Amino acid sequence: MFVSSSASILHADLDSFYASVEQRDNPRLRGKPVLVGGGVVLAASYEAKATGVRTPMNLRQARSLCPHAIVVPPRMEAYSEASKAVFDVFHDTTPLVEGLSIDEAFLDVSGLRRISGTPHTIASELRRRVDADVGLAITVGVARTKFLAKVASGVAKPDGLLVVDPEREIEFLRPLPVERLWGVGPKTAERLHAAEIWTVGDVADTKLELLVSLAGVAAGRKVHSLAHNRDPRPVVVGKRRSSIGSQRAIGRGNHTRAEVTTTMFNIIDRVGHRLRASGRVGRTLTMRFRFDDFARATRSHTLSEATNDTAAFARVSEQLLDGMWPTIEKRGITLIGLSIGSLCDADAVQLGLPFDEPAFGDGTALNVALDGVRDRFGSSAIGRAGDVGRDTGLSVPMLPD
DNA sequence: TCTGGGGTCCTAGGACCC
DNA sequence: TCTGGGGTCCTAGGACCC
Repeated sequence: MFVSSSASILHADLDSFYASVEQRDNPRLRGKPVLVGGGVVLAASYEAKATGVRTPMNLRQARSLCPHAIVVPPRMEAYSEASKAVFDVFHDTTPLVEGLSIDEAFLDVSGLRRISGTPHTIASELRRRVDADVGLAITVGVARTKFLAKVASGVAKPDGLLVVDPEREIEFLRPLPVERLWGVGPKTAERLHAAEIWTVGDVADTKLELLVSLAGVAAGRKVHSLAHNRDPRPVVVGKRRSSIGSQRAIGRGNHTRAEVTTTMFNIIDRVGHRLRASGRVGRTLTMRFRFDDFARATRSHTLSEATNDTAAFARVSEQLLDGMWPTIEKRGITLIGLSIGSLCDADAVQLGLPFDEPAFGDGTALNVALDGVRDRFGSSAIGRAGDVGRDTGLSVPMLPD
């Protein structure tokens, strides 16, 4: 794979996204500490963050830290609309956009030097346009790799732009705390600290075997690579969600079976609706429970056919709930969740084997087709799909691993 | 840090197949 | 006849991310 030698990956990250949208839409909130949330803080403006408020802190605690905070309920439709407008600017900048969440994306601008200028120029223009078109501040980190670009945007926040010079990457990397490495959360950080590993430089000076024993095979290898400034991950376009779910916190106390079932059906309804709205079907139903002591448990069941039928999900979830009920009665339950995984496109399933479709031009249809095949017949079937491609002279790209 | 809601990926054991 | 090796799928749990 070709990896550009210049800093040409952008990590663009909207600042305090939900709170910024609220301040944009309501002038009275500008310059003031704003908290978006219901039970907990979903987002805090920089004025509020300055007092020590963090997400997901409960609102009572946040108010005691920041007594003058203005609390507003979340308006998800407004955020999703703002997000779409920002992603329009991204797509206008380069076709190589990989969305990470509602407020964050990687952009590959390596091929644009002659058309749009240096990555620094492109990033400045991107920031200007997001401000002018959408009215929001966005921070951009620019570097040769995804990891460095992401760290750069974190350092540049708020409303900043930072380019990591390829000559000075090691210098930039080594002093960072291990927590900045992707995949190092509280648990792994604690184990690394116990082995006197505090910085990315320390990780780089540690043998792979020790890192694997501390963090596991995959995570150990990952942090080892990142610490040695090896991050070949390309910006990937067209990733799709692999599961859709919903959950509800239901407070402490004795919940009857009827109450729990009602909540569960509401959740199923939501999830089924979202599946149908996005034209997708799934096979694996996973239920999540959280008990009074905050311990968690999951139960899952895989259907023989992918579906988005609410009644089918309801039957399965009742069975899973049956099995879990004695435990729930004993321990008390505070959260119930449900997600549908192993998703694929509803159309692809209806078509059965969609190889007679000539629409393989941009790769999208092929990927959808492969998703459908993998879903119905397992990954081994992809080899046969490849054979079909060779037989028909269609080009069949390698599946990303 | 006493905890919301949306996700992703990894690990590990058992079932099952060739 | 008493037990190999490779692979996939399913399930449950854990860690992590925004």
